[in-house]
Amino acid sequence: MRTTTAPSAGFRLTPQRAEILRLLEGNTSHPSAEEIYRRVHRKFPGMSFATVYNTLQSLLGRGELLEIRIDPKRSRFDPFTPQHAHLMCVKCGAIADVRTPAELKPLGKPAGFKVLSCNVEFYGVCPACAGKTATKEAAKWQKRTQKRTRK
Amino acid sequence: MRTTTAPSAGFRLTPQRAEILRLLEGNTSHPSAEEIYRRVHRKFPGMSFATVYNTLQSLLGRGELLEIRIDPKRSRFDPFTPQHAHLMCVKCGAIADVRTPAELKPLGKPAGFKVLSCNVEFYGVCPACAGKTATKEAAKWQKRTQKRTRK
DNA sequence: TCTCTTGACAATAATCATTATAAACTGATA
DNA sequence: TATCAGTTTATAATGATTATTGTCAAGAGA
Repeated sequence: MRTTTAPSAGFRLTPQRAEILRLLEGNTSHPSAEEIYRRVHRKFPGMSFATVYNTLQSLLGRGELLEIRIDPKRSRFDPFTPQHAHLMCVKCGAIADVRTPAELKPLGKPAGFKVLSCNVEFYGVCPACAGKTATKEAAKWQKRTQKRTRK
Repeated sequence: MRTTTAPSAGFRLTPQRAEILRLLEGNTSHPSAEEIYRRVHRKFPGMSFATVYNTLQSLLGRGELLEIRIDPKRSRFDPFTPQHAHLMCVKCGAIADVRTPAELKPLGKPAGFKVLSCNVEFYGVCPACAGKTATKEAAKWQKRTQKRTRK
């Protein structure tokens, strides 16, 4: 996910897809398929769920999108594709991007097992959900998480 | 999961449950609910799927079992409860226990976000699935993974 | 232009893991 | 014996995702 201009080559940029791409562009809220559907559906009321899943599949296949499964309930999607970890609030489901100290290697790995990739997921409670106290941090966090742009 | 003798206190050790516990005891294969059902069902043909899920829920609630979601298709269960990471073969679905160098802390975490837990998952290809070459390691790995006991 | 091919679309239907519901059962205890 | 919590089976429901089908539009040749 870097561009809204046609990726071409077997990928036809239809109006529906353009809208999905626009929604995803720089989006840090890690939306689920359902959230994407809801938002795009407002502009294209005729659009079906299948179109969302198809488009997401296309993007995943082209490496322009990450599917993250930190949320036990459903897949969430992240247009920010460089390797990074995630942190999810177990109360409201908000997900933030985080990093890990260094590249991880498994210890005690069986000989001959070739490691291809690694997922790191943190769970916790975001400021907004930690009682009604930390109101200032909470607001900042919510804005950063529930909203769109990542510069 | 440390014992087959009654955990008591709101946990009734019925024959079905005893059988599930016996199957889980020291099991390193990280079985899914369906696998547990299949195996236990051989001994108790009348047993329903709900009983498996109920029992697993009980054990999870008592902290005697871990639910791991490294497998995108279904939950897998691990009676080895101390903190550790997992490594899954993307081809055959086998899962091994591994460790990570040190305790992880997220970098770039939003202020005020309290971290509660962490999951680390590795994906790769096990020796048995990496071509038909590494036969010796493969056999060892398969025995270690597909079979039961952890001493 | 005409036709062919290739995605894409909407509309369903199908799958599949998991959860929920309801009713019957069991054993311990009052 | 009556009660009661916890368990069980049977069954239905949920909910995310995938598959299927028929239609359509755009570009590539002929």
